[in-house]
Amino acid sequence: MNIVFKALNDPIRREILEILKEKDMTAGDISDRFDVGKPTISHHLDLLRQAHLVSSAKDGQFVIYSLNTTVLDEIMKWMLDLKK
Amino acid sequence: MNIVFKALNDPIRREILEILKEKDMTAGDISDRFDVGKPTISHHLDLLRQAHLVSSAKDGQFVIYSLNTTVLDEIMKWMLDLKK
DNA sequence: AATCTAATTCGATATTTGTCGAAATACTTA
DNA sequence: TAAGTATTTCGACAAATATCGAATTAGATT
Repeated sequence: MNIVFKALNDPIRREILEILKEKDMTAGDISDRFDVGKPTISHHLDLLRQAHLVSSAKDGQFVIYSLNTTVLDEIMKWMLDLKK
Repeated sequence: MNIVFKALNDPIRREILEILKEKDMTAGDISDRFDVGKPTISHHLDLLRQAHLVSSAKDGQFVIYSLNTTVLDEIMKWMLDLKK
């Protein structure tokens, strides 16, 4: 759970998730949406993947990233329990 | 929202929330539950308060902290929207 | 094979963060 | 008022983090 909170604790990473909600995208297309360099976005994507918030699939020379929201269930469960 | 994710991104701070779920507690009593120094816990409590995840009330020489879960609604809403 | 494009890894750096002990503040009690 | 208790603030430091440009890897195209 630690790594999920860590992954969510960055505005760029959260925005990446919002972008991926609309459609799967390549690393380059994601990078184009931000004002930071590609290596930085690559690093953010790596953290999101470690947290299982995104998955990646190679397609030729591209890498396509997809949103994965199942880990959010655990987080929401924790939050709901706090409200009980 | 940024500051809430930041506040939640620490195991000690999350455990403080879980402890406060059971009952309101003084800073000292909270501190006794952890292996880090009082100044450190005071700092964690300050971050939690900045995020409005806890509130504090002075009672004589004590400061009593209480859990406040309303800000979690916003977070959960954001997560649910990501799942739609 | 040589070149081009996409993406990641590497090495470095500035900033943020968690932690501590000591000092300061606020309140209580003898 | 002096001493004791609770809590926070201060100053410092080590570790973690976000970022960058350059180099590298992998695949496509000519």
